[in-house]
Amino acid sequence: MPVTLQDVAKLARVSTKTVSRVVNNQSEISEETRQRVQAAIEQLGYQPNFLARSLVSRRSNTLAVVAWGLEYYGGPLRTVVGIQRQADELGYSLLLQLVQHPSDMDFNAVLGTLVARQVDGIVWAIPEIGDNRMWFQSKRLMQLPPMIFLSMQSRPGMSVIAANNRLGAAQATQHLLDLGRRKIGLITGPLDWWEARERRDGWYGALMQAGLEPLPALMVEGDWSPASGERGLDLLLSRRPDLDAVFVSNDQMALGVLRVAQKLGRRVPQDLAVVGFDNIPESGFFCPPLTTVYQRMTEVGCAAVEQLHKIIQARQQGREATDPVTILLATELVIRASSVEEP
Amino acid sequence: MPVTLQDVAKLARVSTKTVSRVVNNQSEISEETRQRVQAAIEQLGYQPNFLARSLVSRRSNTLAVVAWGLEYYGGPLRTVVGIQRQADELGYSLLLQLVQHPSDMDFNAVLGTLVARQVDGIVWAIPEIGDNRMWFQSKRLMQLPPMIFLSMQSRPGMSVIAANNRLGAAQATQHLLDLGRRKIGLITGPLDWWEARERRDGWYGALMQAGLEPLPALMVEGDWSPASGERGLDLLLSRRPDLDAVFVSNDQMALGVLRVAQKLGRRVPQDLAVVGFDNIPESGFFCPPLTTVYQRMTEVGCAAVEQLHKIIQARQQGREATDPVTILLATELVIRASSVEEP
DNA sequence: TTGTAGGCGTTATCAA
DNA sequence: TTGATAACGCCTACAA
Repeated sequence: MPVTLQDVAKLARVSTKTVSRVVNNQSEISEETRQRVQAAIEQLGYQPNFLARSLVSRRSNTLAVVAWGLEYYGGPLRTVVGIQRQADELGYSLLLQLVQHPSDMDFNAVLGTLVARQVDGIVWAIPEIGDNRMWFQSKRLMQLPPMIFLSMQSRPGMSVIAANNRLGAAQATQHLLDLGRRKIGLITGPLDWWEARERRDGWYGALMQAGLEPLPALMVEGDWSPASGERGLDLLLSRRPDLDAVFVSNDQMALGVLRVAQKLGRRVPQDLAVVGFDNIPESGFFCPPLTTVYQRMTEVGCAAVEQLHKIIQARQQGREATDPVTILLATELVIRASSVEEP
Repeated sequence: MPVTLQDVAKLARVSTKTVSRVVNNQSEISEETRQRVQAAIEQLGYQPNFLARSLVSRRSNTLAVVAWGLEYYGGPLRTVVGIQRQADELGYSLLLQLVQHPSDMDFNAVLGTLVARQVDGIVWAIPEIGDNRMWFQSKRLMQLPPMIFLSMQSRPGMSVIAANNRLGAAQATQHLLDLGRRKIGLITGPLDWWEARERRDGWYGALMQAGLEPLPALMVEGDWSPASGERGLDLLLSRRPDLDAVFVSNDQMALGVLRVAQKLGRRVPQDLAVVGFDNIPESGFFCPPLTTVYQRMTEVGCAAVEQLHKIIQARQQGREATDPVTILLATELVIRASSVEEP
């Protein structure tokens, strides 16, 4: 039923190879036959079959994205958008593989499918949580298509791209310090997340550098949810009633913080300055609008595909070894009314 | 380099067909050879090649999702999550195709790619805006793999799945009526969106049914953004200072509405009851928490894949004609403090 | 400039 | 129960 090269060839009274040449814009063809073939193609509505092409050319022009947590907005979602944009640019299609749980999942099964489908490369966009990177320690990486890992600790032999979480957190904390705040609390994400630890370390470093002590009492662990932000601020204030600022590790928790502050009659930013992380679209409309750290996850996605493309090209041309890279993209502080009265 | 059926066959001293039988769990094979082949498979680490399999079986076990606006959270994102879940269930992989613009895009190019890649079915998850469905009016649909359209006007010959936007808006409005509100404003989405019109119609119908007149002055058109929600409420109040409730067509605009209300000193919900649409994760933490309409977009995604699967199976078994369906999933009102003091 | 033959890795047919 | 052999649709050598 579907039209094949053969059909076109028959209609145009040429060989399949000739049609192939026309389709692939290869030179060495007379303008006349070219026209004739083109006409036949259009008449029949011929569409080349990618599967057959991939089979013989040993390239599927497909990249896989393994991700989790799209529904939590922050990172993964914007990353996927960036990945798609760059993939389009370079002529790849995207095989999306969302997983239900970020840690205890069957990597073997997922990777098996991707390998079976002959993807040219894989973007691993699952956050590093606990030891869910252990699997890759083994040398199996060699047997897989090229992979790029997003948002994880840099490791030898693996290419990693991420936003500079630590720098971002330091920026946020420094901003609060510059405003004259001295009792700066921290609400972290779950500390088995690499990103949460990095943000904590940024806060920690900034305080140290300012000659202040990052006391444990100033720190509370949240779980990224608004509710945990509420609990977090409650706890912090009960420990340190004189708290004058808080860096919250994502915007959703910051939303909870703002709620509690209002409920308790602490004015933001006069009594309590608040800075979040992520810059989700709503954050500019919180009460008050939230100062936050913007991480360009879209660009992380783009960079991932670019890297992957380089590696794929290199491998195909026989140049086997491409050195793994680690790229940390700078973050940007978006200053709004939750930290400065007149931003 | 990669291990093929042949390699396994050679090692196990059987024919390729026999190996194929083992791999595909076909019966009619002696336990002895079966064991031998299995051993060879494991020894070599054989992985079947999906491309080759698809080529000959004329099934790629791949579904395409064409979507736009993942970054706006509301519908598309959760839909994709649902699609993925059901696709996993049924053994399909997902080819994701995000487009940059929802209306003026080159459908031909997108569909061409998908056809070339031999996808078994397509979920069209781009919102209906203006006349961006025109393309499909032509009979070309017949030449394409089975398609399901999400969130659009029901049309003959096309399968459509959506949340019941009109019902949801009516629920929201009825809720406000039940609370005794009588001057109920509306902030719509862009009216060239089908979903925006449906929500407007729901509001309209509920007011009519209550014997109230849905005056044009009660209606303002927004663009889904928080900023447009702010402008919307400003405008409504300038026209009708006695407004006592407003139904806002999405949560993001509702966020803007809440901000303006607070700025103007209108107490929510005492002076002004507010209901949104979408139930984004943050909405429970707005000030005050937002009453809103929850549309189960995840289930819409699941249903889409289920339908697609049915059609694909039918086609493959020769039963060509499967009647197009239209499915509208019920919405659910989530009552919070923006409409009721003690929810 | 064009055509022929063979192969990519798998499944299906039909005979042994 | 098994095995040759021919597809599937395309591309690449190599000839013509």
